[in-house]
Amino acid sequence: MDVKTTCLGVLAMGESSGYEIRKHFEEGPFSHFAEGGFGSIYPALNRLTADGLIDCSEQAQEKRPDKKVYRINERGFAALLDALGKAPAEDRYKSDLLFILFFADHMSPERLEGLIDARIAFYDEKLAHMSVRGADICGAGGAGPDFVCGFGQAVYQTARDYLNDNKAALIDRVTARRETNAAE
Amino acid sequence: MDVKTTCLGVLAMGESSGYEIRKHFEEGPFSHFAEGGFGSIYPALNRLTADGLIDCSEQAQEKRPDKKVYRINERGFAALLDALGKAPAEDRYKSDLLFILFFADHMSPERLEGLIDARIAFYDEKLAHMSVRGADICGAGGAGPDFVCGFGQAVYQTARDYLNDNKAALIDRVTARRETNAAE
DNA sequence: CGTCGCATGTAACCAGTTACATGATTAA
DNA sequence: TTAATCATGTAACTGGTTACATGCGACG
Repeated sequence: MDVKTTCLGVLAMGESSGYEIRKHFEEGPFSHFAEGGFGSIYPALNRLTADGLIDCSEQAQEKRPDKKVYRINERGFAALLDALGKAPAEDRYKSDLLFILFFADHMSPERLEGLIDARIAFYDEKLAHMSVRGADICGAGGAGPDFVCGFGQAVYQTARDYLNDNKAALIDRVTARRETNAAE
Repeated sequence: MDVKTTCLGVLAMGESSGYEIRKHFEEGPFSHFAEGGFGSIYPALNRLTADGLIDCSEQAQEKRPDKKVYRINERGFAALLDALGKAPAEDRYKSDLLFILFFADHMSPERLEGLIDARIAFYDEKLAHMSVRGADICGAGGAGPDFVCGFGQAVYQTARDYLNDNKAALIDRVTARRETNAAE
């Protein structure tokens, strides 16, 4: 799914501006499976407008810059359903942290602890955010959003707990190996 | 982490050819957090060789095409440690399946079931593969590989179970909604 | 006989990232 | 006064994907 389709997806949930779409990508339920910065969202929105899949209305705001509010139309909704009907590409997960942790034996226990603690804190924040927002954003959305949000929550919780439960053992092993090497 | 660094990581585990590196990306423990096809691996390997971070020796094989076996050298190992020392970028997860499932209310129960069942089967395969390989590939590697493989296993198991446990409820809700809509 | 696995590579393409450009308001 | 939030956009870059090119051996 490219940014164009993802934007169509956000707009299918309700009208919004490019700026707001980006917030959906980094905060809302879409953050679990989609991404995109301004540099890809704005051109995508212009393209979708040119293709006649969304409509745009400029809104002047007080004490704020003007904004362009986009709304999906029938053709756009059809295009979204069409994309949804295709076979999904494989999930892709990329993690620098896991790559670094894979080489934990070559790293200081302090760095390992810092890295893992930071990630636990990150997951805690995400989870807290989700339990607060869960009811209004996901719950109101229906079966699909509920299912996806629940999935995200379950996975984040597991990841968080794994890091928390196995941190000490990892650091112990690395520390032990370091002492052995130093004694040689 | 770009493909160059990831290749360096694979080679830090032992010498191998471009072809074998790709297998590590799609099967081994690296598959949980890294990716890359031939089109990016071969140029990366040539680049690393030109930069003097790895050494290459051509090996003629019987009844097989010749292969180029790459070996990381001191400078390469230093470069890897350097990359490992930097602050990791945020994890990125992209999932077409979750995107589609988010719009479950617009899809047929049959399609939902097919999609979810296929993904459960995919996770089952991954998990089976990991429990078999776990001992030799990860266990022999030390604390880091163990930790990372355990993480992958925990997350896959949770994802698999979530899909399995919540599939019926999702389909029921979607079916119910469809019937209500049809009655109107 | 077909196609899968082994094995390496290049060239064109493209999607998305980064950096830049602009500018008002508001909270620390 | 500094940074953050709101708000939109462009241009250059770059990294990686896709498709192509080649070829033998094994298995069914």
